[in-house]
Amino acid sequence: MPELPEVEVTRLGLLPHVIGRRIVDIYRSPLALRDAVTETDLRRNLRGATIVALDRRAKYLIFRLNTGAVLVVHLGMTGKLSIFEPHRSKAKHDHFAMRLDDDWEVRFNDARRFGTLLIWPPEMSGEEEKRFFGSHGPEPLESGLTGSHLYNAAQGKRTPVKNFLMDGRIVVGIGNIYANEVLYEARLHPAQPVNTIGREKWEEIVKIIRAILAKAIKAGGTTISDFVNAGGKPGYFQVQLKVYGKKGEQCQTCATPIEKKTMAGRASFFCPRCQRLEEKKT
DNA sequence: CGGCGCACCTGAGTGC
DNA sequence: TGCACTCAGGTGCGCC
Repeated sequence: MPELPEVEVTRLGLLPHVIGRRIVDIYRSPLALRDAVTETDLRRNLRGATIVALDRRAKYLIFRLNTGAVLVVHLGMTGKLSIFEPHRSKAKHDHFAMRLDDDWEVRFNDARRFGTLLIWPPEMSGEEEKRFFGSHGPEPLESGLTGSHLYNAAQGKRTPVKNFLMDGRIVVGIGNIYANEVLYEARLHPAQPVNTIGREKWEEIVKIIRAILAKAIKAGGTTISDFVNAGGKPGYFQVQLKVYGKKGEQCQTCATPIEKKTMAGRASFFCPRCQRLEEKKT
């Protein structure tokens, strides 16, 4: 479910409930997630520790503890991380929970179990974090993402622009939905080879990425007041999507029916008239 | 090394 | 109502 804006909204929703709180106990279901972290490791590193910060890098949520230990949560495709008032009964697919010293609970619910939990103990958390995020590209909403960065990374490659934008080594946080939306706004065909795209076009792409993600976060922000007990479902639905999932519907610019094509195993939606493959894109 | 296909899972939706 | 089948927004691995 979550792309970067949903993860960021989750972070903002949790923040006021967890900072300064001590973790009293944890729960872990017996079912495997995409990791091999044991319940013992989780308990050993989390119980009794106080949450001092909650950060985000790419689509990972990073809980920093006063002991120096770090808990990393990735929501996968169906994961939700949310805060519950005391003594709420567990739901189906709750796989991890932290009870805080005010008896509120942070819960991780993930039907498809594509989510990830990582624990980095105090003595190695700095190194592990560096190693883990070392190959990740810049954050789309920070200064590291520039037109030049994308232009330089694209030289010598004929990768389709959609795959390129979804490649976390190039830039993090752009999933399938927003890749489709960005390319529509940029009037680029998803299969346009990246080495045919000029510097100015990359500058424009960066502006579009920022605008779309920021808008989605803002839309999600309006739902934060409903965040408690809401299963961590941020305001994803409020974002006006223009092409994603719109196969057969009229393009909002030219009324041509939106097409759907599978690229690198992922659904791609585009307007065949507004988003033409071309020799050069400047 | 780059790029692709696939595997990891459950649930929702569709067509018969 | 049920069954078979397809598809889903992420990521990392193995293989070419």
